Amino acid sequence: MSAPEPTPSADNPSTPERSLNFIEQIVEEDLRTNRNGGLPVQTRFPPEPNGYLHIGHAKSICLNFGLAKKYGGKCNLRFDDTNPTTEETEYVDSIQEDVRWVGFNWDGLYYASDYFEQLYQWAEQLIQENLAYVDSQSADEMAKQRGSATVAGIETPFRNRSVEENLDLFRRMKAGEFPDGAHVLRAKIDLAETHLIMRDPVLYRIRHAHHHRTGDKWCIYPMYDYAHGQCDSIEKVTHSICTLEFETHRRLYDWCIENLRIFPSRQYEFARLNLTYTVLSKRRLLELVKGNHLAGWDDPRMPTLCGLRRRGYTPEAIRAFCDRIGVARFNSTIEMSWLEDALRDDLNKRAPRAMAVLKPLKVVVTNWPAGEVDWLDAVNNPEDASAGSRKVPFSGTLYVEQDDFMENPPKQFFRLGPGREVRLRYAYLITCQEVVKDASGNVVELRCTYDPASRGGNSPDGRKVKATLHWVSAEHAIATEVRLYDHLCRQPNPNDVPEGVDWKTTINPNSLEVVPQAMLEPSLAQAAPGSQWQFERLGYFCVDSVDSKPGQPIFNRSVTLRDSWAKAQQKAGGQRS
RNA sequence: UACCCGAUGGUGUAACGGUAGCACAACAGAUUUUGGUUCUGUUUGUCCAGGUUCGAAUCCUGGUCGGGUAACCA
Repeated sequence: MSAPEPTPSADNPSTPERSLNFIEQIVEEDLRTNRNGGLPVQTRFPPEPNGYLHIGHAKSICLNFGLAKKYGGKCNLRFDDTNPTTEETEYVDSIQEDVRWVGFNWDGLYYASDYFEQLYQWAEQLIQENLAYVDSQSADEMAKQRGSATVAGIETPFRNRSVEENLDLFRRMKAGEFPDGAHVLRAKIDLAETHLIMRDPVLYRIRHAHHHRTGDKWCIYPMYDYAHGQCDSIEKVTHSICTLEFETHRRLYDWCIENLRIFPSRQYEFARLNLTYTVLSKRRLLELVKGNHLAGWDDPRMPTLCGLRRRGYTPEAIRAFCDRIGVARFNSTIEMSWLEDALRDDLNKRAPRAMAVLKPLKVVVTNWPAGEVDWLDAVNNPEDASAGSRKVPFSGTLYVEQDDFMENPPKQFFRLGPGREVRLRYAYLITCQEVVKDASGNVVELRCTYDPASRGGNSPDGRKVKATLHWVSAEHAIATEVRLYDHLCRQPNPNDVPEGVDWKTTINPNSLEVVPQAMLEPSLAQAAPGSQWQFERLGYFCVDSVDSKPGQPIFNRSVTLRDSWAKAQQKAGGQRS
């Protein structure tokens, strides 16, 4: 066996050697010792089709598919559809779309329900070997008899039914002779087990429910613990990776495989993703959607993959993020800024730049020749010369950002103020000569002069201006809606609420700010739905793919640019509008 | 409480008995027609107490703290 990972040699010292995470170490060790007898690395991503995928799932997707890719193995997409009452094809479809969007293609597409017949046969086998029995008590009674952490469970009176009786009952369960809850199939293990999970766990329950794939063929359905390991085994999954809460289930996972004497898939657990300022549990996400706290699963504030997609996140950013956070068994919480940074990194390289003014302040250029329009060259992406340039119109009436003017600017403020000169990006240097206010004292217009020698933004005599502002020409601007998003929750940990207080009280009431009339440079009129842009000095924005109309794009702010001025302001205790 | 798992700077993550490293953040500087980007530099860490050892983040014992499990959910 050759070493799986080449060490960087002296001639390519730039190759950074990322250390292996603990699962990669296990895989490499297994490969080295040929633990699976020459079988390729086989993983699987096993979502239950009862909700939408979120960024936490992306971690699992990148791990499972990434492992297969890295070690020349395969990764299946397998729907864990053993509970027909909660599962729907709507979710099956969205999950497939999201996995593809993140950037992976599965080798096999399977459903746990594909294996119902085999699972059933194995159940009969366990009965034959006196390793499973039919219990006929209620769920309540069973719960009582399970005992507790400190008290051993007690056996059900049905525990010692004969193999024949168990088989007969189980077959009649399958045949639909009994109503829901009348009987269950249980593993015969040990009621005194310290692992509560091993106290004769339920393997099958009766559910007269329509299944999204098998229809009405079955009225008994296997439990997760009985189905999952065997499905892995059937698919020759070598490394079955799941989250930490399944750790205690591993005993049962192994028990089933050992007693059925089938291919020994092995389970490994890692810590699920936690992110600050949001929630990542299906239950809570469902709560947000059903309670109409947000616009739906794809609301751009949702941490769902479809929400992030609509927000303007790219698959590249998601993958880079997942790569950066690592995989471990420690229960960690990742700062939301990591996700945002991953997006900035990606979009900085490829998002074309444009100018847009969110909160317009009118600027009249008093010495501009009346009626004239100057079409100026603007670079599309300073990070990418191949992106070329475009023309932007300049005229005597412009808009600049309200935040870029202060009547009494402090020393640290470089932008516009009375008597100050600044550069308008790609255009001219202008100097503020006069401030016009309305009756209540609000600044409503700036009257400025421009320097004709500064065309393109050059300083003709080498004089310095401290600020370069974005702007749009008033007569050419397209006015449209821009949606500014902020954290879903106000506090880093939404779970950190006093006893009895609903976590939903931590929802950020200002997570969405709608700007109804932002002014955009005209080239943006034809921006395609879903396309991503950097509005210079503001952030990355994408065209909303749901609400935009041809010629009338609506923009979502994906993430702001880093803003050291705003940060300094906040630190100084001042608020920024 | 019983069982299981975990604990390394602000946040993550390496080091597998031999110099505590990397990334992001923070801070400082340089560059800059985006207060963006880029570049350079700096600060900050092994949960506690014992033990083994020439040597412990690593091994052992005890403790502390955190998480998980106790559904006819997955």
